[in-house]
Amino acid sequence: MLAELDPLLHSQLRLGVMSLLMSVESAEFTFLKEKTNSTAGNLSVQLDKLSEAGYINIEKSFKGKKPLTTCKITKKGMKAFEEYVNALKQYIKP
Amino acid sequence: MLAELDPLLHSQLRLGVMSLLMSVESAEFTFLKEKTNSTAGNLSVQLDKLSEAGYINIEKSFKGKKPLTTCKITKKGMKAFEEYVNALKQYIKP
DNA sequence: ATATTTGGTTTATTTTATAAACTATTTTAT
DNA sequence: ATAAAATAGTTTATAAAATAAACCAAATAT
Repeated sequence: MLAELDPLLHSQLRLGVMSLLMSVESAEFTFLKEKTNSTAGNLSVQLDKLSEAGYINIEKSFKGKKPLTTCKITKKGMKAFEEYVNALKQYIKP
Repeated sequence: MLAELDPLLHSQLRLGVMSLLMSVESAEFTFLKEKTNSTAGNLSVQLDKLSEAGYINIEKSFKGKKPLTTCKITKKGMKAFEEYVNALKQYIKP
């Protein structure tokens, strides 16, 4: 029987965000938006979901006078990502 | 920029079906249902979508007097699966 | 004979993803 | 100085997907 895939991570945009956050200390909203090629609205929604699940931390501050949203993956998020990757390997193994 | 993930394949159930079909000559509905742990309704719908896309061939016959649905992956399906796996690697690479 | 199981399909409901519209502030151009 | 446009998002609406529930026909078991 095939393994379950964490539905929170099995979404192109959320997986992309998590993948990016796995390889950096932290990332700004605009950086994630560019790298994932998503709209601001969609990204905003999906970041909230990841945050709700405790997979990332979102910090809102200001860069000069512009709002600045900074995201960081959490321990829980890293673990979930790793588990997702392991489960996925079952599906894509040759 | 992260690659696009074929939305037809980026679904747990459809991906599971395609993954299974990649490694066998053909598979019966009931086999796929068990291996993917899906409901018949959901499987039926998703098989139709894969078939619509030309990723699989569905043959309906009878085993004795019971209906028998047999699925086979197509060339197009194999190519799509391989491309999906390649795109996905971008996301899960450490 | 009727109840249950098998092998599905169809339709309805819920959930997700995406897009569109909006807000607030800030630059940039005139 | 002021209007237009860009930045950095959020909220709400719409489209698409996944899932579940209801259904059907035939076969098997009680």
